Amino acid sequence: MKSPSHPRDRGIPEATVARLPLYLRALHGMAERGIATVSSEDLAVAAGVNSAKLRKDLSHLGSYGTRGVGYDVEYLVYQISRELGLTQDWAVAIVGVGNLGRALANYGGFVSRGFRVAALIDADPEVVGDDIAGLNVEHIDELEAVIQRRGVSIVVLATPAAAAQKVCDRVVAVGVTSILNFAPVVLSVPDSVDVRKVDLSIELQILAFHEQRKAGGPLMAVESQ
Amino acid sequence: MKSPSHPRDRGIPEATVARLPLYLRALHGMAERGIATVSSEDLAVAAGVNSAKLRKDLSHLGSYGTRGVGYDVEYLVYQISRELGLTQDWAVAIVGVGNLGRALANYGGFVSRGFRVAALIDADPEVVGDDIAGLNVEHIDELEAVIQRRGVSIVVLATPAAAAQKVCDRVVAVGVTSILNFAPVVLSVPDSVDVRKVDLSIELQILAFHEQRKAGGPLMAVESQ
DNA sequence: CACACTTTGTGCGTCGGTTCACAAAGGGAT
DNA sequence: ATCCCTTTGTGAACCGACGCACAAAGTGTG
Repeated sequence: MKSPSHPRDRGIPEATVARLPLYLRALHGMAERGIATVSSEDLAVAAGVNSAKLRKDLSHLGSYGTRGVGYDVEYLVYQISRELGLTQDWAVAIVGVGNLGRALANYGGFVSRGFRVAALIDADPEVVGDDIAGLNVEHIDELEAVIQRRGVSIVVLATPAAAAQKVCDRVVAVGVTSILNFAPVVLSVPDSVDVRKVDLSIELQILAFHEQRKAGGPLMAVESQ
Repeated sequence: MKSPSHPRDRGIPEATVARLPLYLRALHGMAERGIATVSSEDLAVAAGVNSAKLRKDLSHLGSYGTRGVGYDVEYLVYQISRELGLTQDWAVAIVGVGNLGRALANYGGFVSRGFRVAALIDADPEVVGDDIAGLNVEHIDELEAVIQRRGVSIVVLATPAAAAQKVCDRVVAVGVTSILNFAPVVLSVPDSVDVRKVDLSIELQILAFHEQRKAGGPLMAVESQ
Protein backbone atom coordinates (compact mmCIF):
# COMPACT_ATOMS: atom_id res chain seq x y z
CA MET A 1 0.00 0.00 0.00
CA LYS A 2 2.97 2.29 0.44
CA SER A 3 5.17 2.38 -2.61
CA PRO A 4 8.61 3.93 -2.15
CA SER A 5 8.74 4.96 -5.80
CA HIS A 6 5.60 7.03 -5.43
CA PRO A 7 6.91 10.59 -5.20
CA ARG A 8 3.89 12.10 -3.49
CA ASP A 9 2.89 9.49 -0.99
CA ARG A 10 -0.32 10.55 0.73
CA GLY A 11 0.39 8.43 3.78
CA ILE A 12 1.87 11.40 5.63
CA PRO A 13 2.06 10.77 9.38
CA GLU A 14 -0.18 12.92 11.50
CA ALA A 15 2.77 14.12 13.56
CA THR A 16 4.42 15.35 10.39
CA VAL A 17 1.32 17.19 9.21
CA ALA A 18 1.17 18.99 12.54
CA ARG A 19 4.72 20.25 12.03
CA LEU A 20 4.50 21.35 8.40
CA PRO A 21 2.84 24.67 9.31
CA LEU A 22 5.76 25.28 11.64
CA TYR A 23 8.28 24.79 8.88
CA LEU A 24 6.19 26.94 6.59
CA ARG A 25 6.24 29.79 9.04
CA ALA A 26 10.00 29.59 9.46
CA LEU A 27 10.46 29.45 5.70
CA HIS A 28 8.29 32.50 5.15
CA GLY A 29 10.47 34.42 7.53
CA MET A 30 13.57 33.33 5.66
CA ALA A 31 12.09 34.17 2.28
CA GLU A 32 11.34 37.67 3.56
CA ARG A 33 14.93 38.09 4.62
CA GLY A 34 16.08 37.07 1.16
CA ILE A 35 17.51 33.68 2.07
CA ALA A 36 17.52 31.49 -1.04
CA THR A 37 18.55 28.10 0.32
CA VAL A 38 18.54 26.61 3.79
CA SER A 39 20.03 23.49 5.35
CA SER A 40 17.93 21.09 7.37
CA GLU A 41 19.99 22.05 10.39
CA ASP A 42 19.22 25.77 10.11
CA LEU A 43 15.57 25.24 9.34
CA ALA A 44 15.27 22.79 12.21
CA VAL A 45 16.67 25.35 14.64
CA ALA A 46 14.28 28.01 13.33
CA ALA A 47 11.34 25.67 13.75
CA GLY A 48 12.50 24.36 17.10
CA VAL A 49 12.82 20.68 16.12
CA ASN A 50 15.48 18.04 15.60
CA SER A 51 17.10 18.18 12.16
CA ALA A 52 16.76 14.46 11.50
CA LYS A 53 13.06 14.72 12.25
CA LEU A 54 12.76 17.64 9.88
CA ARG A 55 14.47 15.77 7.07
CA LYS A 56 12.27 12.75 7.62
CA ASP A 57 9.20 14.96 7.61
CA LEU A 58 10.18 16.62 4.35
CA SER A 59 11.06 13.28 2.79
CA HIS A 60 7.40 12.35 3.09
CA LEU A 61 6.57 15.04 0.57
CA GLY A 62 9.26 13.95 -1.86
CA SER A 63 12.94 14.53 -2.45
CA TYR A 64 13.00 18.28 -2.63
CA GLY A 65 16.44 18.87 -1.21
CA THR A 66 19.88 18.87 -2.80
CA ARG A 67 22.60 16.96 -1.02
CA GLY A 68 25.55 19.09 -0.14
CA VAL A 69 23.43 22.23 -0.52
CA GLY A 70 20.12 22.15 1.28
CA TYR A 71 16.59 23.14 0.34
CA ASP A 72 15.46 25.92 -1.97
CA VAL A 73 13.36 28.16 0.24
CA GLU A 74 10.85 29.30 -2.38
CA TYR A 75 10.37 25.87 -3.77
CA LEU A 76 9.89 24.31 -0.35
CA VAL A 77 7.37 26.97 0.61
CA TYR A 78 5.40 26.08 -2.49
CA GLN A 79 5.57 22.34 -1.92
CA ILE A 80 4.50 22.52 1.71
CA SER A 81 1.75 25.01 0.89
CA ARG A 82 0.43 22.74 -1.79
CA GLU A 83 0.59 19.70 0.46
CA LEU A 84 -1.34 21.49 3.17
CA GLY A 85 -3.86 22.73 0.67
CA LEU A 86 -3.02 26.38 1.20
CA THR A 87 -2.77 27.16 -2.49
CA GLN A 88 -6.51 27.29 -2.54
CA ASP A 89 -8.79 29.69 -0.78
CA TRP A 90 -10.68 28.33 2.25
CA ALA A 91 -13.89 29.98 3.35
CA VAL A 92 -14.25 29.87 7.12
CA ALA A 93 -17.34 30.65 9.16
CA ILE A 94 -17.09 31.67 12.79
CA VAL A 95 -20.10 30.75 14.89
CA GLY A 96 -20.37 32.58 18.17
CA VAL A 97 -19.28 36.20 18.20
CA GLY A 98 -18.43 36.67 21.83
CA ASN A 99 -15.06 37.90 23.00
CA LEU A 100 -13.25 34.97 21.49
CA GLY A 101 -15.16 34.95 18.20
CA ARG A 102 -14.45 38.64 17.83
CA ALA A 103 -10.76 38.10 18.47
CA LEU A 104 -10.66 35.33 15.90
CA ALA A 105 -12.46 37.47 13.33
CA ASN A 106 -9.81 40.13 13.72
CA TYR A 107 -6.88 37.70 13.89
CA GLY A 108 -4.51 38.44 11.05
CA GLY A 109 -2.92 35.02 11.05
CA PHE A 110 -5.86 33.52 9.21
CA VAL A 111 -5.99 35.66 6.09
CA SER A 112 -2.27 35.48 5.61
CA ARG A 113 -2.46 31.71 5.16
CA GLY A 114 -5.17 31.27 2.57
CA PHE A 115 -8.04 31.37 5.02
CA ARG A 116 -10.84 33.84 4.54
CA VAL A 117 -13.40 34.57 7.22
CA ALA A 118 -16.51 34.42 5.07
CA ALA A 119 -19.20 34.63 7.71
CA LEU A 120 -19.87 35.56 11.33
CA ILE A 121 -22.90 34.00 12.95
CA ASP A 122 -24.47 34.47 16.36
CA ALA A 123 -27.74 33.84 18.17
CA ASP A 124 -27.83 37.04 20.21
CA PRO A 125 -30.08 39.67 18.55
CA GLU A 126 -27.94 42.26 20.28
CA VAL A 127 -24.95 41.27 18.16
CA VAL A 128 -26.64 40.26 14.92
CA GLY A 129 -26.33 43.04 12.38
CA ASP A 130 -23.14 44.47 13.88
CA ASP A 131 -20.15 45.00 11.65
CA ILE A 132 -17.05 43.22 12.90
CA ALA A 133 -13.81 43.07 10.97
CA GLY A 134 -15.72 44.29 7.91
CA LEU A 135 -18.31 41.55 8.13
CA ASN A 136 -21.96 41.68 8.99
CA VAL A 137 -22.94 39.33 11.81
CA GLU A 138 -25.75 37.07 10.68
CA HIS A 139 -28.40 35.25 12.65
CA ILE A 140 -28.03 31.61 13.60
CA ASP A 141 -31.29 30.86 11.78
CA GLU A 142 -29.40 31.58 8.57
CA LEU A 143 -26.63 29.10 9.48
CA GLU A 144 -27.31 26.51 6.80
CA ALA A 145 -28.10 29.07 4.11
CA VAL A 146 -24.97 31.12 4.78
CA ILE A 147 -22.69 28.09 4.82
CA GLN A 148 -23.96 26.89 1.49
CA ARG A 149 -24.20 30.29 -0.18
CA ARG A 150 -20.61 31.24 0.76
CA GLY A 151 -19.12 27.83 0.12
CA VAL A 152 -17.89 27.52 3.69
CA SER A 153 -15.91 24.32 4.26
CA ILE A 154 -14.40 24.96 7.68
CA VAL A 155 -16.41 26.06 10.69
CA VAL A 156 -14.96 27.58 13.83
CA LEU A 157 -17.08 27.04 16.92
CA ALA A 158 -16.70 29.80 19.49
CA THR A 159 -20.10 29.42 21.09
CA PRO A 160 -20.88 28.76 24.75
CA ALA A 161 -20.45 25.12 25.71
CA ALA A 162 -24.18 24.51 25.92
CA ALA A 163 -24.79 25.53 22.30
CA ALA A 164 -21.82 23.83 20.66
CA GLN A 165 -23.20 20.34 20.03
CA LYS A 166 -26.41 21.64 18.51
CA VAL A 167 -24.58 23.98 16.15
CA CYS A 168 -22.14 21.20 15.36
CA ASP A 169 -24.96 18.85 14.38
CA ARG A 170 -26.41 21.47 12.07
CA VAL A 171 -23.19 22.28 10.25
CA VAL A 172 -22.40 18.59 9.87
CA ALA A 173 -25.88 18.07 8.44
CA VAL A 174 -25.16 20.56 5.64
CA GLY A 175 -21.95 18.79 4.75
CA VAL A 176 -19.19 20.53 6.70
CA THR A 177 -16.48 18.03 7.57
CA SER A 178 -13.86 20.22 9.26
CA ILE A 179 -14.49 21.88 12.60
CA LEU A 180 -12.27 23.86 14.91
CA ASN A 181 -13.85 23.75 18.34
CA PHE A 182 -13.14 26.28 21.07
CA ALA A 183 -16.08 25.29 23.22
CA PRO A 184 -15.13 23.21 26.26
CA VAL A 185 -17.17 20.15 25.30
CA VAL A 186 -16.47 16.85 23.61
CA LEU A 187 -18.28 17.04 20.31
CA SER A 188 -19.85 13.91 18.97
CA VAL A 189 -19.58 13.67 15.17
CA PRO A 190 -19.49 10.98 12.48
CA ASP A 191 -16.08 9.47 11.76
CA SER A 192 -15.94 11.28 8.46
CA VAL A 193 -15.80 14.65 10.20
CA ASP A 194 -12.54 16.13 11.51
CA VAL A 195 -12.71 18.00 14.76
CA ARG A 196 -9.75 19.78 16.28
CA LYS A 197 -10.22 21.30 19.67
CA VAL A 198 -8.48 24.14 21.40
CA ASP A 199 -9.14 24.42 25.09
CA LEU A 200 -7.42 27.33 26.76
CA SER A 201 -8.21 26.17 30.24
CA ILE A 202 -6.76 22.71 29.60
CA GLU A 203 -3.46 24.22 28.51
CA LEU A 204 -3.28 26.17 31.73
CA GLN A 205 -4.06 23.09 33.78
CA ILE A 206 -1.21 21.20 32.16
CA LEU A 207 1.12 24.09 32.97
CA ALA A 208 -0.15 24.11 36.54
CA PHE A 209 0.65 20.44 36.90
CA HIS A 210 4.27 20.94 35.94
CA GLU A 211 4.55 24.16 37.88
CA GLN A 212 3.35 22.36 40.99
CA ARG A 213 5.97 19.70 40.44
CA LYS A 214 8.72 22.26 40.18
CA ALA A 215 7.55 24.23 43.20
CA GLY A 216 6.57 21.35 45.44
CA GLY A 217 9.25 18.92 44.46
CA PRO A 218 9.86 16.01 46.83
CA LEU A 219 7.53 17.51 49.40
CA MET A 220 4.52 16.54 47.31
CA ALA A 221 5.76 13.02 46.83
CA VAL A 222 5.49 12.50 50.58
CA GLU A 223 1.98 13.89 50.81
CA SER A 224 0.70 11.68 48.03
CA GLN A 225 -0.67 8.26 48.78
CA MET B 1 5.65 22.53 22.33
CA LYS B 2 8.29 20.67 24.14
CA SER B 3 7.54 18.11 26.77
CA PRO B 4 10.70 16.96 28.46
CA SER B 5 10.11 14.43 31.16
CA HIS B 6 10.39 16.12 34.47
CA PRO B 7 12.55 14.45 37.07
CA ARG B 8 9.83 14.59 39.72
CA ASP B 9 6.90 13.49 37.62
CA ARG B 10 6.10 10.63 39.96
CA GLY B 11 5.98 8.71 36.72
CA ILE B 12 2.79 10.18 35.26
CA PRO B 13 3.03 10.07 31.46
CA GLU B 14 2.68 13.37 29.65
CA ALA B 15 -0.17 12.00 27.56
CA THR B 16 -2.05 11.16 30.73
CA VAL B 17 -1.55 14.62 32.21
CA ALA B 18 -2.99 16.13 29.05
CA ARG B 19 -6.16 14.09 29.47
CA LEU B 20 -6.76 14.63 33.18
CA PRO B 21 -8.39 18.04 32.60
CA LEU B 22 -10.75 16.32 30.19
CA TYR B 23 -11.82 13.80 32.80
CA LEU B 24 -12.14 16.54 35.34
CA ARG B 25 -14.51 18.47 33.11
CA ALA B 26 -16.67 15.42 32.51
CA LEU B 27 -16.73 14.64 36.22
CA HIS B 28 -17.76 18.17 37.12
CA GLY B 29 -20.70 17.83 34.77
CA MET B 30 -21.69 14.57 36.41
CA ALA B 31 -21.34 15.95 39.91
CA GLU B 32 -23.65 18.79 38.95
CA ARG B 33 -26.22 16.31 37.74
CA GLY B 34 -26.06 14.48 41.05
CA ILE B 35 -24.28 11.36 39.80
CA ALA B 36 -22.46 9.75 42.73
CA THR B 37 -20.47 6.99 41.06
CA VAL B 38 -19.41 6.38 37.50
CA SER B 39 -17.93 3.44 35.62
CA SER B 40 -14.81 3.79 33.52
CA GLU B 41 -16.94 3.04 30.49
CA ASP B 42 -19.38 5.88 31.10
CA LEU B 43 -16.68 8.35 32.01
CA ALA B 44 -14.68 7.36 28.97
CA VAL B 45 -17.62 8.05 26.70
CA ALA B 46 -18.20 11.43 28.32
CA ALA B 47 -14.55 12.34 27.86
CA GLY B 48 -14.35 10.92 24.36
CA VAL B 49 -11.63 8.35 25.02
CA ASN B 50 -11.17 4.59 25.20
CA SER B 51 -12.16 3.08 28.54
CA ALA B 52 -8.99 1.02 28.93
CA LYS B 53 -6.95 4.16 28.41
CA LEU B 54 -8.98 5.97 31.01
CA ARG B 55 -8.48 3.22 33.56
CA LYS B 56 -4.77 3.16 32.93
CA ASP B 57 -4.61 6.93 33.23
CA LEU B 58 -6.42 6.88 36.55
CA SER B 59 -4.30 4.01 37.81
CA HIS B 60 -1.30 6.35 37.60
CA LEU B 61 -2.85 8.44 40.38
CA GLY B 62 -3.56 5.46 42.58
CA SER B 63 -6.27 2.86 43.04
CA TYR B 64 -9.28 5.08 43.49
CA GLY B 65 -11.92 2.83 41.95
CA THR B 66 -13.99 0.02 43.37
CA ARG B 67 -14.22 -3.14 41.32
CA GLY B 68 -17.74 -4.05 40.40
CA VAL B 69 -18.88 -0.50 41.15
CA GLY B 70 -16.82 2.22 39.55
CA TYR B 71 -15.37 5.50 40.75
CA ASP B 72 -16.78 7.87 43.31
CA VAL B 73 -17.31 11.10 41.41
CA GLU B 74 -16.59 13.56 44.21
CA TYR B 75 -13.53 11.71 45.36
CA LEU B 76 -12.13 11.43 41.86
CA VAL B 77 -12.70 15.13 41.24
CA TYR B 78 -10.68 15.87 44.33
CA GLN B 79 -7.86 13.48 43.46
CA ILE B 80 -7.47 14.75 39.92
CA SER B 81 -7.69 18.37 41.05
CA ARG B 82 -4.99 17.79 43.60
CA GLU B 83 -2.80 16.00 41.11
CA LEU B 84 -3.12 18.86 38.63
CA GLY B 85 -2.43 21.39 41.34
CA LEU B 86 -5.85 23.01 41.06
CA THR B 87 -6.47 22.99 44.78
CA GLN B 88 -4.27 26.03 44.98
CA ASP B 89 -4.79 29.44 43.50
CA TRP B 90 -2.68 30.35 40.45
CA ALA B 91 -2.02 33.97 39.62
CA VAL B 92 -1.85 34.48 35.86
CA ALA B 93 -0.61 37.55 34.01
CA ILE B 94 -1.72 38.26 30.46
CA VAL B 95 0.78 40.24 28.43
CA GLY B 96 -0.61 41.83 25.28
CA VAL B 97 -4.11 43.20 25.52
CA GLY B 98 -5.17 43.13 21.89
CA ASN B 99 -8.24 41.32 20.68
CA LEU B 100 -7.00 37.99 21.90
CA GLY B 101 -5.68 39.22 25.24
CA ARG B 102 -9.01 40.89 25.89
CA ALA B 103 -10.88 37.71 25.06
CA LEU B 104 -8.67 35.72 27.39
CA ALA B 105 -9.12 38.24 30.19
CA ASN B 106 -12.88 37.80 29.91
CA TYR B 107 -12.80 34.06 29.45
CA GLY B 108 -14.74 32.40 32.23
CA GLY B 109 -13.02 29.05 31.90
CA PHE B 110 -9.97 30.31 33.75
CA VAL B 111 -11.44 31.49 37.01
CA SER B 112 -13.58 28.40 37.34
CA ARG B 113 -10.50 26.19 37.53
CA GLY B 114 -8.37 27.83 40.15
CA PHE B 115 -6.77 30.35 37.83
CA ARG B 116 -6.98 34.04 38.59
CA VAL B 117 -6.06 36.71 36.09
CA ALA B 118 -3.94 38.88 38.33
CA ALA B 119 -2.54 41.35 35.82
CA LEU B 120 -2.99 42.72 32.33
CA ILE B 121 0.04 44.26 30.70
CA ASP B 122 0.52 46.08 27.39
CA ALA B 123 2.94 48.40 25.67
CA ASP B 124 0.41 50.59 23.89
CA PRO B 125 -0.17 53.85 25.83
CA GLU B 126 -3.63 53.89 24.24
CA VAL B 127 -4.60 50.77 26.15
CA VAL B 128 -2.64 51.23 29.36
CA GLY B 129 -4.92 52.48 32.10
CA ASP B 130 -8.06 50.97 30.60
CA ASP B 131 -10.24 48.76 32.74
CA ILE B 132 -10.81 45.33 31.24
CA ALA B 133 -12.62 42.55 33.04
CA GLY B 134 -12.30 44.56 36.23
CA LEU B 135 -8.55 44.93 35.91
CA ASN B 136 -6.42 47.94 35.22
CA VAL B 137 -4.07 47.50 32.25
CA GLU B 138 -0.52 48.22 33.31
CA HIS B 139 2.49 49.34 31.30
CA ILE B 140 5.07 46.89 30.06
CA ASP B 141 7.73 48.84 31.94
CA GLU B 142 6.12 47.54 35.12
CA LEU B 143 6.31 43.93 33.91
CA GLU B 144 8.86 42.64 36.41
CA ALA B 145 7.46 44.64 39.32
CA VAL B 146 3.89 43.49 38.70
CA ILE B 147 4.85 39.84 38.34
CA GLN B 148 6.72 39.84 41.62
CA ARG B 149 4.25 41.97 43.54
CA ARG B 150 1.25 39.83 42.56
CA GLY B 151 3.00 36.49 42.86
CA VAL B 152 2.37 35.63 39.23
CA SER B 153 3.64 32.16 38.35
CA ILE B 154 2.08 31.63 34.93
CA VAL B 155 2.35 34.13 32.09
CA VAL B 156 0.13 34.16 29.02
CA LEU B 157 1.75 35.75 25.99
CA ALA B 158 -0.74 37.35 23.64
CA THR B 159 1.60 39.90 22.13
CA PRO B 160 2.46 40.41 18.47
CA ALA B 161 5.01 37.90 17.21
CA ALA B 162 7.78 40.48 17.08
CA ALA B 163 7.51 41.28 20.79
CA ALA B 164 7.06 37.78 22.18
CA GLN B 165 10.67 36.68 22.58
CA LYS B 166 11.68 39.87 24.32
CA VAL B 167 8.82 39.68 26.79
CA CYS B 168 9.53 36.00 27.27
CA ASP B 169 13.15 36.69 28.17
CA ARG B 170 12.09 39.26 30.72
CA VAL B 171 9.53 37.09 32.48
CA VAL B 172 11.95 34.17 32.55
CA ALA B 173 14.55 36.47 34.06
CA VAL B 174 12.26 37.22 37.03
CA GLY B 175 11.70 33.55 37.65
CA VAL B 176 8.55 32.61 35.74
CA THR B 177 8.81 29.00 34.57
CA SER B 178 5.42 28.42 32.96
CA ILE B 179 4.37 30.20 29.79
CA LEU B 180 1.35 29.84 27.57
CA ASN B 181 2.28 31.32 24.20
CA PHE B 182 -0.25 32.51 21.64
CA ALA B 183 2.28 34.40 19.52
CA PRO B 184 3.20 32.61 16.30
CA VAL B 185 6.89 32.25 17.09
CA VAL B 186 9.14 29.54 18.47
CA LEU B 187 10.23 30.80 21.86
CA SER B 188 13.70 30.00 23.02
CA VAL B 189 13.86 29.33 26.75
CA PRO B 190 16.02 27.41 29.24
CA ASP B 191 15.12 23.75 29.71
CA SER B 192 13.75 24.49 33.13
CA VAL B 193 10.95 26.59 31.65
CA ASP B 194 7.75 25.03 30.33
CA VAL B 195 6.24 26.57 27.25
CA ARG B 196 2.95 25.47 25.79
CA LYS B 197 1.89 27.05 22.56
CA VAL B 198 -1.47 27.57 20.98
CA ASP B 199 -1.40 28.57 17.34
CA LEU B 200 -4.83 29.13 15.86
CA SER B 201 -3.57 29.34 12.32
CA ILE B 202 -1.73 26.02 12.62
CA GLU B 203 -4.91 24.26 13.71
CA LEU B 204 -6.69 25.58 10.65
CA GLN B 205 -3.86 24.45 8.40
CA ILE B 206 -4.07 20.93 9.75
CA LEU B 207 -7.80 20.93 9.09
CA ALA B 208 -7.19 22.21 5.57
CA PHE B 209 -4.80 19.37 4.91
CA HIS B 210 -7.37 16.74 5.81
CA GLU B 211 -10.15 18.62 4.08
CA GLN B 212 -8.14 18.69 0.89
CA ARG B 213 -7.51 14.98 1.16
CA LYS B 214 -11.20 14.26 1.56
CA ALA B 215 -12.02 16.35 -1.47
CA GLY B 216 -9.23 14.70 -3.42
CA GLY B 217 -11.14 11.60 -4.44
CA PRO B 218 -11.58 7.87 -3.81
CA LEU B 219 -7.89 7.14 -4.28
CA MET B 220 -7.15 8.85 -1.01
CA ALA B 221 -10.30 7.70 0.69
CA VAL B 222 -8.71 4.25 0.74
CA GLU B 223 -5.95 5.39 3.00
CA SER B 224 -7.91 7.86 5.07
CA GLN B 225 -9.36 6.74 8.35
C1' DC C 1 39.53 13.50 -13.00
C1' DA C 2 40.16 12.66 -8.27
C1' DC C 3 39.62 14.01 -3.80
C1' DA C 4 37.72 16.53 0.10
C1' DC C 5 33.80 18.36 2.02
C1' DT C 6 28.87 19.16 2.80
C1' DT C 7 24.27 17.78 3.49
C1' DT C 8 20.38 14.90 2.34
C1' DG C 9 17.61 10.73 2.89
C1' DT C 10 16.87 6.66 5.58
C1' DG C 11 17.66 1.97 8.08
C1' DC C 12 17.24 0.69 12.53
C1' DG C 13 17.16 0.46 17.56
C1' DT C 14 14.41 2.47 21.11
C1' DC C 15 10.73 4.38 23.58
C1' DG C 16 6.31 6.05 24.90
C1' DG C 17 1.58 5.35 24.20
C1' DT C 18 -2.62 2.62 22.86
C1' DT C 19 -5.45 -1.31 22.96
C1' DC C 20 -6.84 -5.95 23.96
C1' DA C 21 -8.01 -9.26 27.01
C1' DC C 22 -8.23 -11.29 31.39
C1' DA C 23 -7.37 -12.30 36.26
C1' DA C 24 -8.41 -10.20 40.58
C1' DA C 25 -11.63 -7.92 43.49
C1' DG C 26 -15.72 -6.29 45.08
C1' DG C 27 -21.16 -6.29 45.62
C1' DG C 28 -25.57 -8.53 45.92
C1' DA C 29 -28.67 -12.33 45.97
C1' DT C 30 -30.10 -16.61 47.74
C1' DA D 1 -21.32 -18.80 52.89
C1' DT D 2 -21.35 -19.59 48.18
C1' DC D 3 -22.20 -18.30 43.59
C1' DC D 4 -22.87 -14.99 39.98
C1' DC D 5 -22.31 -10.62 37.99
C1' DT D 6 -19.95 -6.33 37.29
C1' DT D 7 -15.98 -3.54 36.80
C1' DT D 8 -11.29 -2.44 37.94
C1' DG D 9 -6.33 -2.73 37.29
C1' DT D 10 -2.68 -4.43 34.43
C1' DG D 11 0.39 -7.74 31.57
C1' DA D 12 1.65 -7.93 27.07
C1' DA D 13 1.40 -7.26 22.16
C1' DC D 14 1.22 -3.72 18.95
C1' DC D 15 1.97 0.69 16.75
C1' DG D 16 3.78 5.03 15.60
C1' DA D 17 7.21 8.40 16.45
C1' DC D 18 11.95 9.86 17.55
C1' DG D 19 16.73 10.36 16.78
C1' DC D 20 21.29 8.38 15.95
C1' DA D 21 24.39 7.46 12.69
C1' DC D 22 25.83 6.54 8.12
C1' DA D 23 25.75 5.63 3.15
C1' DA D 24 24.47 8.10 -0.92
C1' DA D 25 24.68 12.08 -3.60
C1' DG D 26 25.79 16.34 -4.65
C1' DT D 27 29.35 20.71 -4.91
C1' DG D 28 33.85 22.73 -5.33
C1' DT D 29 38.80 22.81 -5.95
C1' DG D 30 43.21 21.78 -7.81
